[in-house]
Amino acid sequence: MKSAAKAQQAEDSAETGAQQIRDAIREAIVERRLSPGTKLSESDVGNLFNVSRTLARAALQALSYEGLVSVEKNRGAFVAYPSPEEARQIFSARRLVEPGILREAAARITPDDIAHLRQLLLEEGRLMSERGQTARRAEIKASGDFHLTLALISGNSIMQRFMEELVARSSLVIALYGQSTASSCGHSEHGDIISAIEANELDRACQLMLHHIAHIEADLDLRERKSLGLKEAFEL
Amino acid sequence: MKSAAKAQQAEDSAETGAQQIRDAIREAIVERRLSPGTKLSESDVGNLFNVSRTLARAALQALSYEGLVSVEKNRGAFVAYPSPEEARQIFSARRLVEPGILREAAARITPDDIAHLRQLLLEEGRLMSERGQTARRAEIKASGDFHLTLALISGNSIMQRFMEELVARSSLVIALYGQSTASSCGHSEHGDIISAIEANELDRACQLMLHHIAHIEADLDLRERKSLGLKEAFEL
DNA sequence: GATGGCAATATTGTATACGATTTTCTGCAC
DNA sequence: GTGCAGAAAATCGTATACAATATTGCCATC
Repeated sequence: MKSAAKAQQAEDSAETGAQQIRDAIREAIVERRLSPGTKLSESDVGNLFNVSRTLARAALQALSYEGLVSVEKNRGAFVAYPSPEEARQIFSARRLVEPGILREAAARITPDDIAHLRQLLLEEGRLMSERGQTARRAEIKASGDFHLTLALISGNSIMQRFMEELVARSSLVIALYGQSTASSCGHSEHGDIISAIEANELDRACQLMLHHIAHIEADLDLRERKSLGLKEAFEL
Repeated sequence: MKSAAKAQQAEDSAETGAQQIRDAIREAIVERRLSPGTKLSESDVGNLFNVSRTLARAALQALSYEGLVSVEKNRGAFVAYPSPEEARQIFSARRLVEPGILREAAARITPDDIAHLRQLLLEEGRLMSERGQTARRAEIKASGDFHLTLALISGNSIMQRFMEELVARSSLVIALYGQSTASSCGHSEHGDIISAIEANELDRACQLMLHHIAHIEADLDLRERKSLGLKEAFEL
C-alpha cells in the first residue's frame, strides 16, 4: 500500500446521468459561478444539459440533501442562500469535527500522503499569485481540497462525505459574507498544520486547525444583507 | 424561551409525498422491521404506498443519500447491508462527533431540557422491562432518541442531521452484528451522562459518552457473515 | 447430463403528459 | 391612478409510457 489515500471507493463508474448533472451544478456552485439565490428551474436545468425534467429534478433534489440548493414547494429550486445563523452552524460544525479528523488522519498518514498535501499547497500558492477569475476559482477549490484531503487520509468515508458537504457550504457562506478580497483562507496556515503533523505535534496541529477555522470565520461579516426578496427582509 | 430544544424548523408542512414514504421506510429500517439486504423494488414500494414509481424512486434515492439503502445501477435498491468496515467507520464517526455535540449541548442546556432527557430515560427504562417485539422496537427508537435529543439541544441543525444519519445506520449495524439479546445500549449509561452534565462535570460526561459508544461497539461481532449473495462471499 | 446461447420476463432509466399550484398580466371598477 | 378580480402563463407534483438493461428459463447442441 502506497498511501492511506487509496481508499477511493470504486464506484460503479458510468454515473447515472442525474449524478453527472448534480456534480456539474455542485462544481459551479462551489466555484461561485452560480450565485446564492439564483433560481434553478427544472426545465432550464434540463434544457441546459439536454435531459428531461426528470433527471434535472433528481439532480436538484440530490443537491438539496447536501444543503447546496433549497427547494421550495411549488416554487422551485434556488442556489442556497445560507442565513448568518446557518453560516455560524457550518463553522461550528467544522470546529467540532476537523480536529478529530486531523487526529485520525495523523494516525494513518504516510510519507506519500504528506508529499501529496505539500503538492496541493504548492499548487494553491501558485494560484494565489495569479490574476483572473479562473485562477481565483481554482484557488477556491484548491483551498478546500486541503481540508478534504485530510478527511480522505483519515480513512473514514463517512467523515469524508460530511466534510465535502461542509466545505462546499462554506464556499457559499464565504461568497455571501466574505469581506477580504483574498478569498483564500490563510494559505500559510495550511502549511503550518502540515508541519505540525509531520513533527508529530498533534495537539499543536489541532490548535492550528482551530485557529485556521476561526480565521476564516473572522473574515465574515455575518449580518443579513442582499435581501433575497423584500419578503424575507420584512417578515422576520 | 423555555427550552433550547425549541429549534425545530417549521417545515413547509405538507411533506411532498415522497418524503412521507421516505420517512415510513426509514422508520421501518431503524426499527428493524426491514432486514438488511431486503430488496426494495420501485414497483413494490409504489404499490405498497399507492403511488407511482416516480415517488417510490425519489424516496429510495433519498434514503440512499442517508446510507440506509444502497441502490445498484440497473439492479435496484436494497436495505443497506453495512460491511464490518462501514460499521467501524460509523462508530468511529460517532466517537469523533458525540463528545463535541455533548459539549455544545451542555453549554446551552436548560432545566427543561434536562427534564426532557430524564423523561426519555424513564420511558426507555419502562420499555426495557416489557416483553415483545413492539416493546423491543420502541426501545431501539428510545435508545437512539437520547443521542438525537442531545444533538437537538446543541442547537446545531447540521450536526443534528448528521447524528440522525449515524444513529439510523447504527441501528442497521446492531441488527447485523449485535450479539447480546439486550439490544439496548447500556441504559444506565445514559443516566450517568445526564448526571454528569447536570453536575457540570463536562470532561467526565465526555468520557462517559466515549465509554458508552465503546460499550455498544464491544457488543458487536464484526466479521463477515450472512452473505448477502454468493458474489460478495467469494469475491473478497 | 452438462453447457452455451437465445428468447421471455422483470426491473430500472429516462422521457413525455397531464393536473395542481403559484405567479404574472390584464382589464375593469372606483 | 390605484386596487382588486380573473384570466393567462409559467412552474412544479405526479402519473404513465417507452427504451435500455439485467435476470431467468428454455431448448438445442455437444
